[in-house]
Amino acid sequence: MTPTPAARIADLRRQLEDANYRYHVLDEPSIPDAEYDRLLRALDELEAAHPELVTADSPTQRVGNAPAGKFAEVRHAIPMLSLGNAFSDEEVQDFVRRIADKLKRPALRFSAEPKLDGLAISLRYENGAFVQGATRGDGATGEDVTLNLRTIKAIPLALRGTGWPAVLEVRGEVYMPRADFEKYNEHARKHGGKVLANPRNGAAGSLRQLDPRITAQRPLAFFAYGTGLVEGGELPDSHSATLKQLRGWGFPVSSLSDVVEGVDGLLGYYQRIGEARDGLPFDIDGVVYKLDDGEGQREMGFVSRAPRWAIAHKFPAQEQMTVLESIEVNVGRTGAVTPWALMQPVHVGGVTVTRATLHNADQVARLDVRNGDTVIVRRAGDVIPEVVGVVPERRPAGTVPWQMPTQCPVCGSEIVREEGEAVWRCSGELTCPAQRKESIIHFASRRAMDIEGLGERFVEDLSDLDFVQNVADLYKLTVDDLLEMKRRVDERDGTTPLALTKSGVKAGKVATKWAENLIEAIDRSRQTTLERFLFGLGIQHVGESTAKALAQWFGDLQLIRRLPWPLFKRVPDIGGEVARSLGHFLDQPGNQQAIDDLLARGVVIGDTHPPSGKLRATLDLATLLVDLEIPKVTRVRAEQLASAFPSVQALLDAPVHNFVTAGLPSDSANAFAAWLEDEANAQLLSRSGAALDDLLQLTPEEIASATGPLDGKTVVLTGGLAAMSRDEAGEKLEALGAKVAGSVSKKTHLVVAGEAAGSKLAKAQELGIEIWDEAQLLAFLEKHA
DNA sequence: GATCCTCGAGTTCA
DNA sequence: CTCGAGGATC
Repeated sequence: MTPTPAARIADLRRQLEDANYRYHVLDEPSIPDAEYDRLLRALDELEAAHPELVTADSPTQRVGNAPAGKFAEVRHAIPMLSLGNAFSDEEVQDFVRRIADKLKRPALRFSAEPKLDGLAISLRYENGAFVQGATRGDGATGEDVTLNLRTIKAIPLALRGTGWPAVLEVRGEVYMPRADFEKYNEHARKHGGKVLANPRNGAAGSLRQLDPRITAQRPLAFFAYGTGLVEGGELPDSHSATLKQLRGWGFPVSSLSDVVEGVDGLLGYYQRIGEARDGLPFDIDGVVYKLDDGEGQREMGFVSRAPRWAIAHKFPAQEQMTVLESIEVNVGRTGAVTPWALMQPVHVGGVTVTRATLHNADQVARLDVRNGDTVIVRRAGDVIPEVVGVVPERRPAGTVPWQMPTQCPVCGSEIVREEGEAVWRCSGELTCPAQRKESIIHFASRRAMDIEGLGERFVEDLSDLDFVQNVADLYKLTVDDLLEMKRRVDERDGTTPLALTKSGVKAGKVATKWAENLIEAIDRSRQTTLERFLFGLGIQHVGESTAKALAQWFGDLQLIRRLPWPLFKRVPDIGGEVARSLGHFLDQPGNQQAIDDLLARGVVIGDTHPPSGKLRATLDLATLLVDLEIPKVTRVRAEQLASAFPSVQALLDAPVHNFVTAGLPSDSANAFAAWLEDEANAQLLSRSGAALDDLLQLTPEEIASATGPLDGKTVVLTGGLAAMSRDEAGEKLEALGAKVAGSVSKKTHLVVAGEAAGSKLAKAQELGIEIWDEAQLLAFLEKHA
């Protein structure tokens, strides 16, 4: 008797799932790939003939074919935590000691496993069926990538065995095995497909494909390493037993997982895995230790967003050797000429590196790197490549030490160095195209005017083709200008313009949309704040925080524009150098013209307000005289002068001997008189006096800004927050009166530590500073909203 | 004048 | 993230 179609379908499915399980979970392939494909085709044909028998968990149903518009957000029922990091044996010892102290148990068992360099995900099973999968996202909310995850054969669509909870969330890592990654790229190179940068990015990029059919072609794999929500059932009360159970239910679990005891066990494991690292079929960046028993885990609990019972022990930053082809230089926004190394491509920590900064001429001299040297490259903080040193034995004969060029490679102006400074600068200022370009990029950047879509590449073209000479020109641009620019860029590069490859009106329309969007983004940026505007101007020494202070103290661009530089020193943290730099900028007619142009072309500063009340308190003649930095006129002398003369005008009119009668010793009096003889100084004093009077005229309607619960407190934010960005949190804290600083010192009153907080948190602990986790911060903000 | 904090500026790759 | 240097403080 022939079996019914339903029975044959069930049989094929069982065979296929079994083959999957043996291949991915047990790592013991049971049937050849060709046989697997044959069974799958047979099943597909049967199901096509009997559509009523198709179920969601059938092996044929892994690849959906309805590309979704975008990913939905998924809120994790239990947040996906991150782990604390250890980089040294000492830190591992500390970790173990903390647990031993708290649990009062000498012998501790740990579950240890390799830390895969992939993408963390969460899989949700209801009644044994895979229903949803999400990326980690920020830990609290991820993206729904269910359709893509279904295409990964290592992820079971239905749980095997019995006894699983009604709801089970499994956490693990999606990764791309090295060999498959190589094979995939080889194929892609031959057939003109997309070549992936490295396995990690390959895995991340594949999961974020909107079309699951593309994901299905990527060689992705999966390892489970933990669980999230569990309802209607129970898991074993130790990590190692849980992993074993997950394996039984059909999840691949790393066979390198092990249970070890005490610090020695952990360090031994670290060593073993470190030695095996290069031979492993996948990339890892360390190992993870977890306290094995559930009771101990619960007792240890969590610190901010990481468990106190687990830690990631990272391998040291990878170093590689390569050959330095040449030392080139870059010209920055301020004219700073920085050397960088152009090297033969080398793989370091997962990416191919060809360039690395050399910081400045002193650094090059310290390292004595020369063209043709074999150098050692490291990725500092696992991101930015740096040259750590040279291999002297490999130096070719006849090399000479590198020297800073004498002329700017872009504009030909002389490159000069200020006495005692480390940086060399191109003296071309705004005549140098490189400086102009960089200043426009800065102006458009997110933290300044935030012109969306106006990135480096664009500004480069706009600037090279002379569509934009300065920041004000951005607000003259039209859609037609942009299209014309694009046309000329295409012509220059010999690329075929998109509009010509397709015929008809439609293609033309598609090709103008970007220009319209960009013009719109430029338009949106017209509405801005004083802080952003000042920062955007790119004045030397005026960064974000100085711009913010200036905005708060003076409140009005027009006021700032006409103040002489000594008055800027009234603002806390602004001294002579910064004040002079700002004054110098405002003294340039070209800069004032550019500001006028910006305002004339519709830039609106929305938050103009009267000067801060704190400013008034510091406005007196004596302070002004000190701020003018007159030789031999100290605080004491300035006060004598201020009490003897009613006004600046009186000072200007007075003969020298009047300074003496005011009580000044003759050398001070003479120095002051000599200083005044310089017309520029006399004018500066006169202008400053007028500005002082001007400010004192202001009605005292503006008192020091309202007080908040954090008035006078210095707060430092570190690590990532789930509910908001660090910037947002900073703004909220500032609104409550706090000063938000960037680094921890003994002046810090409070540190807010988010997830994966690093050295700053450690320093805060060391200094005994109050530390909040995100929950405490949120509660506080809530209370004082 | 020395010392300690902070801020500014530049940086890589996808 | 890192270096250098400006500002505040003693």
